[in-house]
Amino acid sequence: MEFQNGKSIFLQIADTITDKVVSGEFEAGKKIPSVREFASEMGVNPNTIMRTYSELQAMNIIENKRGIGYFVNPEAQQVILESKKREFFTKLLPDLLRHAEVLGITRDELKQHLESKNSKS
Amino acid sequence: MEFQNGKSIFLQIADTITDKVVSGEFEAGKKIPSVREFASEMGVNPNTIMRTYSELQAMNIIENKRGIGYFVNPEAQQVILESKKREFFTKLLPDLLRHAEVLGITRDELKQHLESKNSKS
Amino acid sequence: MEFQNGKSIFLQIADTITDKVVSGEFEAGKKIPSVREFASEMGVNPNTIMRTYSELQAMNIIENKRGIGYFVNPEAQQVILESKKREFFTKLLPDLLRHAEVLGITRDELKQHLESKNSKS
Amino acid sequence: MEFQNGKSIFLQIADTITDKVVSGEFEAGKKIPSVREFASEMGVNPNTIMRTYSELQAMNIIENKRGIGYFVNPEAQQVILESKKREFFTKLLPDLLRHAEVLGITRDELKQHLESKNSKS
DNA sequence: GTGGTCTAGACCACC
DNA sequence: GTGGTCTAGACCACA
Repeated sequence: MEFQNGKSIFLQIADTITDKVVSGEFEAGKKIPSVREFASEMGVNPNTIMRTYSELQAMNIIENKRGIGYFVNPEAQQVILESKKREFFTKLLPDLLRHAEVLGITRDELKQHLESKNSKS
Repeated sequence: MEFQNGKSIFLQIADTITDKVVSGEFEAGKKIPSVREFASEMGVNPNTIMRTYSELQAMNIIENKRGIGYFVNPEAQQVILESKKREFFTKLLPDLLRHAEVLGITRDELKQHLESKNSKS
Repeated sequence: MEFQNGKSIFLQIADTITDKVVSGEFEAGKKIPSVREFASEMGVNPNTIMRTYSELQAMNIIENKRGIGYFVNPEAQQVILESKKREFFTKLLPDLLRHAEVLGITRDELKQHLESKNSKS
Repeated sequence: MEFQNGKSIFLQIADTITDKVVSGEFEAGKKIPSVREFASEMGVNPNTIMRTYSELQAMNIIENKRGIGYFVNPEAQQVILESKKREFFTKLLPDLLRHAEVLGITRDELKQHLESKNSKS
């Protein structure tokens, strides 16, 4: 997998995992790949995956069964969506609006942009 | 000056400078404070300011006159606004829309949000 | 390593690196020495090497993989030769011709000089 | 006057003076502008002109009559041409050829370049 | 006075 | 282990 500079690899991997959980590729209650397996799949040091899993565990998205592996928490989808929505409405969106304001981009211009790309949604 | 961590000091200072240029506090063609002067003003090591100035020079925002100091490039405002707009439309906005899509937030919801905060613009 | 003064150490080191890339000692895609390692090898402060590597990265000659090290960009050789040729034909050569003209050296004299040293090529 | 970065201003001014001497604008034996006068003409600090004049005096191109001013040395033209020719054949030309060789530019290519620009000489 | 470079040494996040 | 940033302090060339 290719990573972008400027954002930690372990966070980028965490994102791909939460995406897989939301999309259903990683199902609630089921085991996710082992640290080593996932590391080789991602072309990354196992320590990095370890860090990712720890982070996700702290967020209640996966849980560890010692000697067996990591499992998707039953409420993982809900947890992820909640935390992401919260971040979206309290950080990303206001941040964007603040930038737009500074640049003199009016909300009408933004709305037009939304409509011009409406074909997808 | 107080700095947030998670972002390099020299970049935060670069931002305050571009802000001053856009706001007109640092006027086009005029000299900005010397490295040492600005360093003491910001409570920071001169090397750090040096780094900031070099970066801004590479972005064509300021230019150096040997032995005299750094001066605001005549087209600095334009350069800054262009680069920020580019970042906005190619990175920030698509990023936001991607997030929204994953979270199942429709463009109509977004538009409503824009209208609800319309009082300011 | 011994350095000449009149030219920054970090630029001299950059030159030795591009030389190694062109000569093939530093192979495309492969890792170059770590900052600390190369610093001690050159008998120089790590910050100085850091500066060199940053400069080379900005010129698309090397690239960074987080936490692992710097690697020679696959097109590094090409990039280096192109930039050097550009400098040659837009700066060095016209400069020389300008000097020659001022000194009253004709192009025929120059051509004779070229032929007299032709044994090597 | 506009100066290029990367070369000291006092050296750039020295070059314009030697050019004027060679071209005859500054005649042998005659007075050249005073430090202050030339400084304001060049839009430069008098110290800088002082440095230039000292340098030129050390090269036997101008000489100082205390309280009166600086005068073009009678043999100035000859001195300048000799020193520039020496520099040309011992430094500039070999330097250029060395670069060309590294870049794989043959002497034949160079000769063609000389001919293509022959219209001027 | 100005910028520019370099060193020594520290601390941090990340792999 | 890797790079990245920052500080403190020094020295230099140049205007």
